Amino acid sequence: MKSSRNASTIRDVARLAGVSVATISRYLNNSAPLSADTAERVQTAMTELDFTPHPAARSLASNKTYAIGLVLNDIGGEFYTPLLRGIESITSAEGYDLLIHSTRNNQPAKTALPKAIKRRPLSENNTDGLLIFINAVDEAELMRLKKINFPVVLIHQSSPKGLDIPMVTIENQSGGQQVVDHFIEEHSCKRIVFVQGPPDNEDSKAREKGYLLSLKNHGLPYDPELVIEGGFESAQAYEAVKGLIKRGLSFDAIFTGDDDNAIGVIQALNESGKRIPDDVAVAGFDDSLFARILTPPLTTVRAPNELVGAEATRQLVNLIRGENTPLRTVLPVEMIIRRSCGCKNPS
Amino acid sequence: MKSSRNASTIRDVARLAGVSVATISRYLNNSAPLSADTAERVQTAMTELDFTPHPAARSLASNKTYAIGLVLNDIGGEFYTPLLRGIESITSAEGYDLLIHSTRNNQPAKTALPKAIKRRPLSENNTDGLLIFINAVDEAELMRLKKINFPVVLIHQSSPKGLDIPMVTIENQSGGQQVVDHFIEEHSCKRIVFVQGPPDNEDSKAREKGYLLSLKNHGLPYDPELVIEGGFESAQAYEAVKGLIKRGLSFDAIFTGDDDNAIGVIQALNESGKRIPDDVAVAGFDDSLFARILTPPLTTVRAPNELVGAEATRQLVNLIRGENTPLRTVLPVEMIIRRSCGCKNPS
DNA sequence: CCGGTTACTGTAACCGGTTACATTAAGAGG
DNA sequence: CCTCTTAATGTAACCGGTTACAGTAACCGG
Repeated sequence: MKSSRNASTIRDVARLAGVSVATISRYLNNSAPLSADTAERVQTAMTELDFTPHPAARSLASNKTYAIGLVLNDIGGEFYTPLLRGIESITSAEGYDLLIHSTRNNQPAKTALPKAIKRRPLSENNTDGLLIFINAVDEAELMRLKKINFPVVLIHQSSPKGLDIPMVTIENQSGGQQVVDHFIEEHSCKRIVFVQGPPDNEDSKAREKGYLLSLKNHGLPYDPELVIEGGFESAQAYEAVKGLIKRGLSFDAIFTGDDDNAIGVIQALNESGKRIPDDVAVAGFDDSLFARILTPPLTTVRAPNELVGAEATRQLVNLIRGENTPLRTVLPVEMIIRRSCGCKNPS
Repeated sequence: MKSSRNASTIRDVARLAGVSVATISRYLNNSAPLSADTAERVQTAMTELDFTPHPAARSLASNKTYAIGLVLNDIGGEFYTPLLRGIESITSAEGYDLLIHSTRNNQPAKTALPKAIKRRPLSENNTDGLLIFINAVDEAELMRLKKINFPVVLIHQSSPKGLDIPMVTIENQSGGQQVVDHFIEEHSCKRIVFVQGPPDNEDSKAREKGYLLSLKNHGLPYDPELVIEGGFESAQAYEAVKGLIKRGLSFDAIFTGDDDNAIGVIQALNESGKRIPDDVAVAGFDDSLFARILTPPLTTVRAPNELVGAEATRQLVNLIRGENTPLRTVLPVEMIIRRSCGCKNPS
């Protein structure tokens, strides 16, 4: 049944050390100077009793939770694991607990409370700060959090206008631009297709902007017909490329919004008898695990996901401590040259 | 700075509803019958004040945390995302918070407490129960948890002798057996290689057992030279297969302990001029995301990772509620036939 | 009409920490 | 030697819930 917690309390320690509970607390939190002698007696007593402060009591009294919350819309995707890893390493190193909640299941989210009591699973009630992943909470909630001045860092999502919430993302635009630059400068491509992600996806939009910029910089015309929708899903990208070919459009390169798209793109090209990279150069974005084992190995852009998680968490910890952080952090990406773009001797 | 929590408390609600705090608490927890009239006044007052019970206070008074902890040695691998997803969906549906901690970083794990106070990041102090992933905590800690009768469910790991801790895993042995059965019965293989995972990995051992069993059932001899070490890593598997070929051993099929191994295996075979599946049939285990895009597409065994997470969590919730659960749950796997085994028209 | 339930509600102690305030002792300055 | 700080520590209120215990009113069977 209920594991009756009968661990020792701060009062036990105080008694054994022959001091008051306040002294113990001060020792725990370094909140006031203690004489060397007292400190030692306290430490001895704590070790003796194997004392661990009760988090709930600490939290109740100090109005801090020593926890950080991560909110995302869905747990899935390859970027997810390294991201979480980065987050966990910092929370853990900084002595915070990490709480995770997915907002995907719109299920009424039965709470521990029987009645219909509104309860936000992760909020100022049970965390000291929130990491919010793209599209995980709506703008109204962001406003509410901002209004009560609760520490929040957004990941891969810009702050809504006027809210000025710090955010961390990657160099999507520059990454996209590099890829297209490479197509044009190294492989003399002229008609380059861009495969978009989901319509509302900020990452995809920024990559597209890089695509457009590169075209412009090189004096190449922008043909809207060459921009198709892949939704970051291989099946959709497959269909989109098929359609492109059916409509008889000519092109000599495809920059897919992400690596998943690339799978569908490659399949569609293969089935249509187009050789990669000889007839069509291909490049993706993300450097997913499978990028190197595709045939041909995929040229792509590596996103530093673990770093994103770590950096966002670091910033959140700063906010919690009352320090300042930059409003916008954009982490660098790295282009990974393999064979799908036509390069001969990739590293 | 510190977001001063000035939300309303149970006493505010009591005052507004004209009842005592005990009544509010009873309403919250359904712990005693209330008159319809009172219940309504309480509900109205709570809505009016936008009342949310303070988790820490609740936790301190009731000696429950309403949180479940997940402990793993490292955050990584493909199985991880679906597993976590399964876990999160149940914790969330049951009204629990989900806490995550990785034991990888042996760093001294600086705590919120300045002094050297032993603090287990996830324990009976801040959770109501623990999900422990393979090799995440040592046996001593498991014993300690068992001794205080703390709810624990192990994932992909058997309970140490005598402790009788419930565990959830998948049909590794039967999965392995099915693969080898298939090699022998459908493709008339006679000399089948098994590529092991890490030496202490329980999953790998069970798969190997299935391999041995199938050989035996079909009257095929067991040749220890055909069992090599891949460590669940493609590079190591690559080397191991190379070594096999160099030593001049003959074989007509390879069952790789997992899909990662399969990548290295395929590469080694390709480089040695062996055709897949004509010269050597190949099959993996896991049905990783990339299995279908390997060349040829990989025959493998699908592990129901999300289900494992969900089922383990369900059992943990049962334990927390004081109910019983089976000591050993083994979830079924499904063999996925693709081309690498030699089948012509896989579904 | 009476003792015994049963339904409902209130009072106040308690969970285990933190911290404002008070107190004492020791050192500093004149 | 006296007053003023400063260091070190104790006392007790407080954080916001839960729940043991007690009390009241209505109900029930005989």
